[in-house]
Amino acid sequence: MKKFYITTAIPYVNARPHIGFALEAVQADVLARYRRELGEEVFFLTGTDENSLKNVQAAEKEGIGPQMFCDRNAKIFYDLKKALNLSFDEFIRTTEKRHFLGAQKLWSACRQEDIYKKKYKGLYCVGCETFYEEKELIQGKCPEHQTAPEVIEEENYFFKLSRYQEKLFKLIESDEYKIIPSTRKNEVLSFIKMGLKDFSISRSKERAHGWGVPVPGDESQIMYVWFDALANYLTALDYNKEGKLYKNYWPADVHVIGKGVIRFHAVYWPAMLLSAGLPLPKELFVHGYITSGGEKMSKSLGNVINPFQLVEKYGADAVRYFLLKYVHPFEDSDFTIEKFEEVYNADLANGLGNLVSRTANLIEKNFDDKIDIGNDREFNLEEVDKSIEDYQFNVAFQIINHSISLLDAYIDEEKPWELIKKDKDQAKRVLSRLTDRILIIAKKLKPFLPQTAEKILKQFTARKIKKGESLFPRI
RNA sequence: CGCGGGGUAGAGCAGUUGGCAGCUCGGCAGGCCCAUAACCUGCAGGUCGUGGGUUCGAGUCCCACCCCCGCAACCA
Repeated sequence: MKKFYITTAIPYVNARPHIGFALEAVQADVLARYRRELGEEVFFLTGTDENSLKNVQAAEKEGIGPQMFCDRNAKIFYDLKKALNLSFDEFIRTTEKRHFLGAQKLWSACRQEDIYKKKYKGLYCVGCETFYEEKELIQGKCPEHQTAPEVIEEENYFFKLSRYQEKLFKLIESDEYKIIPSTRKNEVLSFIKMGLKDFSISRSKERAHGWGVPVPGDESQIMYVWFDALANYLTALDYNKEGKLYKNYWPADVHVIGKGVIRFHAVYWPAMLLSAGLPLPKELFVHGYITSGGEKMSKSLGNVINPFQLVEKYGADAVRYFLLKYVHPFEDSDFTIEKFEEVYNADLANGLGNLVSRTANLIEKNFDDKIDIGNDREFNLEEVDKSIEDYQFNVAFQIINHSISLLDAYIDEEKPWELIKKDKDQAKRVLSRLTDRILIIAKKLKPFLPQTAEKILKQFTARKIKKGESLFPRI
């Protein structure tokens, strides 16, 4: 059986999940559900990145321990599963033991010559607990704390990224490691062409507050968060034991990520894998960002969109619908509640919901016996599959919505409410055809709007078709 | 000379390989009355940021410029 391993990036837990991560999770979910429908053996992974110093700092502010802080916040991310009806098979947290062991194993598996010690000197702000580049400073001072950073020197491990420059270029250019869309691929290629520098992959235990994955064989050092975070794609498969999951699913078929973390996934990650002698993932799908009212979402602007609130008010499928149809799969898109409600009414209530409603009502009122489902060969929505495979979720819905509109026109043309009085057989044929096509639409909707698809399938395959409640009540 | 994205109807957006400019909302005029005041048909509205170029043909490819917005090596 063909396997399909798909992942999302793992978000930091120091902030609540926002609509942007919901987008990523839903996109990945559609791909996972689609593959399952095809009969493939799917493993869909998500999780949380918890070894960041930011978490330690955030925990301190709240006066609780970092582990407790992570436990509490990771749960909120896990709860997206229920809220958005996600179908992930596994949820990895990077504070788990299997992750520590796996990350250390990956470190040790890297070519010895690729990891070396070097003194690092930099401008360090004690308040932020982070290094700054000279040009990031404002008049020589930390932009956050308005204090002059200290020059500190520390010995860290470095990864010989420079060694992989040409190899990476070829792998990406040839699509052996395929980056989608092509604009992102070009971006990465031009970045690689500018020259890759070795990068630091550890920090002192002291500076990390002892939080994170210890470097194997050197207790004084903690792994750089990205080194361990990227390893999650392996460690969640029990890479440390090279267990069944690992053997079955690695390499990943698709990593779904946001544009902000592209370099780590397109450059660092494959280089680390090459160094460790492991197979590379096949595809990297990079989505855009969601702006809120034309601006970047930020706490200070107070325009962060909370997916839980949306789901509570409008339902999981309505949120999924917006993310898939009105967020461009590859580019930044804007979210406003006004637009959300507009498309909810136009497409879900007036479109899909109303079509289902009027059809079911005509059948319920006029036919007690079962409606035969015809064999409609002219009506197939095969282009929808192609769109999913190309990550064009918006196009998939263009096709589906168009078909809904055609069915509405078909009803108006045939006027089944009149036919029932004149020619009941013909009325039945019309409604049978409608039922048939609605069922085909519902099947195509399964990966996108799983709850709605299920409701429609149940409704129209029941012995007695009933109108029932509205799928999407108008707002 | 750092990298990238955008500028398409009143508003918001889509336009994959160059081939009669589309969608949603809004406006106008009809139709229908099965349906969630929903549905269907038609009309009005665009010099596709500006100026050049390639081509039988450019929103789409090339060059220059103007305006907006991200990123710049721990952002989904």
